[in-house]
Amino acid sequence: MEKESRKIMHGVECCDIEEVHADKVQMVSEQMPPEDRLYDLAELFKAFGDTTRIRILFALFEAEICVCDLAASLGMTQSAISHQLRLLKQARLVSGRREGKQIVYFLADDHVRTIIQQGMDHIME
Amino acid sequence: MEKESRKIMHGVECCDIEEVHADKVQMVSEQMPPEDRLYDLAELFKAFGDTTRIRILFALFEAEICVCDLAASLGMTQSAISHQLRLLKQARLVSGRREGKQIVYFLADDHVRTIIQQGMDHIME
DNA sequence: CAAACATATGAATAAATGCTCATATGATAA
DNA sequence: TTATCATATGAGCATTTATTCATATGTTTG
Repeated sequence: MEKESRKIMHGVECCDIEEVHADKVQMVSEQMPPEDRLYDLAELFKAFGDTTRIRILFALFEAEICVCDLAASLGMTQSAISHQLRLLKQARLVSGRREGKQIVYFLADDHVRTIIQQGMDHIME
Repeated sequence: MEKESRKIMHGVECCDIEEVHADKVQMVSEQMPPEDRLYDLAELFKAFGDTTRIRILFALFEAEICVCDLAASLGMTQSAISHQLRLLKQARLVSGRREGKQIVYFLADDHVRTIIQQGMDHIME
């Protein structure tokens, strides 16, 4: 996922109506959340922005599942699943606990279901 | 944003417990939404997965704004904003209407606010 | 009409991403 | 302990992505 350290934007050359709509420009910058919050938000949604990760999350809607069964369920390699689980853990969307030889993954909290449900509502119009 | 036409996965070599947890594997595939729905969902969340687009959405929380004012507000070029607006339109998160020389953008519906609010709740723990 | 303005878009580029392969880590079983 | 199993991870590659620059489209004004 993007590291988002893109070089700071320059060249704010634009049309001449800045003064006309200065009120809006002002209001926007007043209400804009701080940079690190915006960054965290974007990172969170990036975690949902891939079909493999979405499938993993749907799988975990049903049950707690080990890496190996996830790989089998989704028809992908253990390595691919494991890499994606790392990203989902970083976004705190899933957690895992060891059970003997295996590590069982589960949804970290209820926001995951809510966000996906809202997304579903949106694409279903 | 990813075209997501990645070659179909192969090599389902995995551990030997597939049979052990066959019930889970089965349940997962029964409940998994169809491929095109998963794709649309991932594409939707990708649209939220970039700080520039998140900033545009926050800006539009406050008011309907033309491209030029958006560029001024965010300190970015008109071109960069316009490219991102195209993606947001494709995801049906924003719409625009012409008003004289300008095109004024606004949030397409209320899911946008809800989804971002849920995301905020999640990162705020 | 032409000139000026606001927005859109194509090409190019640097950076990020997802998968594969090989290998490492860490737990259990013999 | 050593062997085996389940998971994690680093490197490499092909693809995707966000921005810039230059230019095109479309509207209004003179």
